[in-house]
Amino acid sequence: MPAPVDSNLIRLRIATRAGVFRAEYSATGLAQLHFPTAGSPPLRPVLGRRAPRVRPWHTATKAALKAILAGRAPHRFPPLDLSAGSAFQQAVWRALAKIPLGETRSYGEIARALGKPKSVRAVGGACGANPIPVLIPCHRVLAAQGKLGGFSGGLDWKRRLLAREGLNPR
DNA sequence: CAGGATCTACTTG
DNA sequence: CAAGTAGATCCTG
Repeated sequence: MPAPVDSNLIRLRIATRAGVFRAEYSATGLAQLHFPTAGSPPLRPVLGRRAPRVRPWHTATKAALKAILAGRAPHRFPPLDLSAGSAFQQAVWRALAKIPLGETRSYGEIARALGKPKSVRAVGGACGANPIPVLIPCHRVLAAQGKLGGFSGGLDWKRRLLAREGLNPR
């Protein structure tokens, strides 16, 4: 499950052709990224003394997000705050971040890369808990035999993101 | 202690 | 070949 709502997070929106994403920043970087939600949720930007520091991060987030949505590899990333996750989850997320655009790995391969070949199911769980989808490309993780597997943001998004990268899993 | 974004091997039709 | 089943195994709340 995602981290509890931290009132100290600065929430900003990102308008894209695919909808309005929501980014949340902690004191150390981007902590969460949310897919566009169905209705029109309250999107009041919370500005504070940390806003000036967040501004360049947000610029980087917007550019990176839009690049990936367009099927291009981002040049720059904002600092990521993964501290909400357990040690295991952070290890998985770091592994996901290494998958190049246009490539995929299976849950089993990720587990092996972590030196814990038997933690396959747990890897799936950690993927589902990824607080920063798209930038941390959990959509590039497929089940064995190239099957699509699951996706918390909805399988449509997973297919869509992969399609932008030139991939069409079963 | 149950359940999951798995995997492999095996059985069936 | 597709689809279903069972067991193994690990992390999380």
